[in-house]
Amino acid sequence: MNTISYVVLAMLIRSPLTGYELKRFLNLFWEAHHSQIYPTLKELRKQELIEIIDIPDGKRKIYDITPAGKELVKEWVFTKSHAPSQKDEFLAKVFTISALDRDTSKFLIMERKQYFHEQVNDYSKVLASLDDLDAEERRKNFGRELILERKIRLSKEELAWCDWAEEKIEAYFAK
Amino acid sequence: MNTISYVVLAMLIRSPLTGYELKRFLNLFWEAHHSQIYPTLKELRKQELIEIIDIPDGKRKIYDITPAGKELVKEWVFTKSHAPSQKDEFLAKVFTISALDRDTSKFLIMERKQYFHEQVNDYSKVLASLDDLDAEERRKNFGRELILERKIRLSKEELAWCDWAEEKIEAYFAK
DNA sequence: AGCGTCATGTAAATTGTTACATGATTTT
DNA sequence: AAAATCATGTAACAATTTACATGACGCT
Repeated sequence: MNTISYVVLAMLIRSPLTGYELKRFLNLFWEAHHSQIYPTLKELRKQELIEIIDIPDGKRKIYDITPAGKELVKEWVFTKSHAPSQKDEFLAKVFTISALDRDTSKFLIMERKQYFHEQVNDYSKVLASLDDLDAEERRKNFGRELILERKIRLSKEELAWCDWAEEKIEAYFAK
Repeated sequence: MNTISYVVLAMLIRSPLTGYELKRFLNLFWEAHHSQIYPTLKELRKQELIEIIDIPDGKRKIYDITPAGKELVKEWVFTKSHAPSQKDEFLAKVFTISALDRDTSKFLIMERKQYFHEQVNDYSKVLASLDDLDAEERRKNFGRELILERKIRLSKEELAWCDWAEEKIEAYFAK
């Protein structure tokens, strides 16, 4: 059991999902391609931690977590989490700003802003859509709601940093 | 040339560094172990994008970027950056909160707060230490300063989210 | 004397990405 | 009619981590 296995397992706590849907949920905080998800699901099924509860149209397989899977998740929750890991190419570029010019630096920040504006828009829509759910569904989505709110807050903070950085850059190249 | 190679190259724009120091700079925004850094440095040297300018005590090798390396960095800056990637095990655990109890949920958040408190403390000290540098050194560290400020801001936002989440969790389990 | 940090490197094992494959359904 | 999205899966390749190896230096 590696970390991705636990993460996949955790996604099925909220409700049964297809591999495709599961990937979308998990991509909120964990980067993984479908070519990693499907073999992981296969393996988890082999270990009887998840099961296929339906194949509605011959292709889509709906997975659900088994009681054994739920047990494992509850144990995993108490293990020390790995520190969040990040890889951010943009920041490596920012590191080189003292060797760049004003326009290149501002171009970098502009692109960054665009990216996080989209993030805020996209995830705000998803979060807003939770309001349409009935009380029970809403309750099931509580963890997801917390994570979505975090994503939006952090994206807004990234935007705030961009604004601050723009001014700093302006001052840096003015001198 | 993969992304880690560019990231390593970028670190040497500010000043010459040993592999060990370089890793510490880069870990601000890019997770990589020393077992990945040293072979990368070896390969970049083979391609004459970096060079060893000193071995002060027989073991530490001080690397500097070559003019060819600088050229490459300047080209790379204009390429479209990969979206920042993250892997955050804690958030997978938060996803399962609807299947946990109040105390377990609050314990998770508490641990998270501890982590980001440390981050804020550690990086604030590093940022503050930049004040002691002379004007020229300060200028060279401009990119680093921007990145440190971002790290601190985002860590504080993580803490703010934790506070918000704690209240939400309280309300969730009160019902 | 033991621990933590500094410091560099390689090899084996694991993880993750890109490319290959296929096909339905929906939107423009 | 073409493009995008939904949908699943495998194979080859590349990146990354863990373990193996070694040793200095400063602190308690």
